[in-house]
Amino acid sequence: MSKPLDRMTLLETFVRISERGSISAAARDLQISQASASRQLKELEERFGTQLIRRTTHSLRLTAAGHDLLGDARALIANWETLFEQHAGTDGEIKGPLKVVAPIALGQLYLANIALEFQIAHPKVNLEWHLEDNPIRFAEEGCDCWIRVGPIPDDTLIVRELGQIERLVVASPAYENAASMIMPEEVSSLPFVALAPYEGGHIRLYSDQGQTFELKPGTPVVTNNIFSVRKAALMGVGATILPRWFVEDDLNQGRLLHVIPTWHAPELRIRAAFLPARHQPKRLEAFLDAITQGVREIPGIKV
Amino acid sequence: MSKPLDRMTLLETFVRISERGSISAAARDLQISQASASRQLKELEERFGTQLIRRTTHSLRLTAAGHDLLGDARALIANWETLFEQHAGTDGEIKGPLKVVAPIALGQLYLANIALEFQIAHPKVNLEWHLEDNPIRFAEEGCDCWIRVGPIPDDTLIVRELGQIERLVVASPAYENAASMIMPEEVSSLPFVALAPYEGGHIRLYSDQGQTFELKPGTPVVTNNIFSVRKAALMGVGATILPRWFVEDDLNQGRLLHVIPTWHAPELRIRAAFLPARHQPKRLEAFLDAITQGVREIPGIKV
DNA sequence: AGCGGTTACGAAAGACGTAAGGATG
DNA sequence: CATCCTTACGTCTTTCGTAACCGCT
Repeated sequence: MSKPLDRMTLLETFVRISERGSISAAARDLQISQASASRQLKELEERFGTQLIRRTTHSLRLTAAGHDLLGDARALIANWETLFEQHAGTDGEIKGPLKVVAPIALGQLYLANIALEFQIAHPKVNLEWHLEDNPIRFAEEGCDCWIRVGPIPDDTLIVRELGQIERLVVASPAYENAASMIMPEEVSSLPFVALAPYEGGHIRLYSDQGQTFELKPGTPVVTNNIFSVRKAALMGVGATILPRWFVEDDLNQGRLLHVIPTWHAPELRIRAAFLPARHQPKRLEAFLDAITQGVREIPGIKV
Repeated sequence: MSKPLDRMTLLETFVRISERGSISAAARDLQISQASASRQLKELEERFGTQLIRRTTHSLRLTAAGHDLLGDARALIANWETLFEQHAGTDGEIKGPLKVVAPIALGQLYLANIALEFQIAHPKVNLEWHLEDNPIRFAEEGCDCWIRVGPIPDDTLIVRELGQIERLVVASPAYENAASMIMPEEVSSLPFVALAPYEGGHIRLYSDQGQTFELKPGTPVVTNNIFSVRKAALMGVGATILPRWFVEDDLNQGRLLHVIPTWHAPELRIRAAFLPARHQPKRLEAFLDAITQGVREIPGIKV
């Protein structure tokens, strides 16, 4: 007499269709006939009174409304799954898919270890490990956890502070006078390699005693790739600012010099973000614990 | 071959049964046969593999599992409703039920105006206005917005700061020397009336210049009721600390004196709390706007 | 006895898959 | 013309209400 057809299922089908870009592919995934998938999408559109996906016979495209819905639908489905995990008399086992997005360099060099050890400790977790420095569309992409250095430009997310990243002024030992530098003014004489998102025209430095100094170096090279910054520094293109975790080895091996060691650039904040909800899935809680713990062991990251 | 019966409906029925304490009453509410309601509850229990409600033929009682589920179920249902409101091609009208819990005294004297004007401005909103000073079980009670002075002891909620409540030392003009008091030491000579949750054995006072003073008065009366504190102060039982909004009239009318006016007790924080979610219902967004705005107009509340 | 919850049964509604039809690259 | 979405149709599942049954107060 009213409206059967599970609402949550309707959303799940819609999400699957959106991400596969095809009704038939989604139907195959969901083990239903392609006619069923088509009908479910239609039904959802009727209930919302809006077209969600524009079909052009051989290609699908989300409408604006569909686009908007996608993130919310994913979040709601995740909420249901968490609720079910929490209340269905399960054995509290940690399992299921977990999509994590992390910064590229830190992800490669340090976080991957943490994440992979986590996966080994919880073999039933299906880890999807994406490295990406740029902002993402968290909910739309079906992400579970986003680790980022710098701001989280999405106010629909919950943000957890993980630590502060110490950053040093470094330069190639080829700069013979660099080793003896003590005051930031002296650094101004060196050419500078800038990492695009963090350093603009001027760079503020802080001393251990809390003094500040505005550095306005020439920047012959600007790049958004931290590996290139390091390479440039190693090759002696100029001085630069890099996180301690990234240059710790270079400093120990003498490939780079820590210039004006009593001064440093502002710390960057590393954070984890995830969807707002009353409870997070167990696998996410566990992963956040592992990351929070693991980050403490990275050189130059303080809580 | 599959399992229809809308999951969300199952939860809705469960919540309705829980709050009515009766399957037949819930069935009436939901316009389904009582047999249906009974079956749906059974179905939900089977899916979760747990008994949620213990039936003793003539009375229902939530099991522990049922109790736990109730809050989460309510939150999930609210999420669905918000999603539907946002994406169903509605006209963006502000309507629907809105349950607000607010502190008793502030709620009576100031917030009621704000809330009632809000309701008049949005007649389709069904406002449920509860005044309660003690902590509540937010989600279990089906609350939408909790306004509280002091901490929000529920870390599953999102908290928004609304302002700081200025508090003054006041006393009856019957204390003839009170009017001339300037330094907190002098106040120690007066008996003190304490408001239970906020003032313990000692009270820290701050001067406008940032000095602090630890007041350790005798407290012949301790009460948890702010109206009684005021009454006691008016009757000359002793000095006390009260929020400016509560005594503004008394001060203007000369019924109370503002003692040592360059000193004050620590501000209390007033906050609004609500369920975590990607989006809040329009009626809640609008209500929060109204409250945030309205609170600014209350004497002695600063952002 | 009366009220409330559960279970059985027949009827009605709805969702599924198959298959045919239509549009596009 | 091959692919993919939509629609029509017949079947089967599922859910509903009615009603009988059972247990408390």
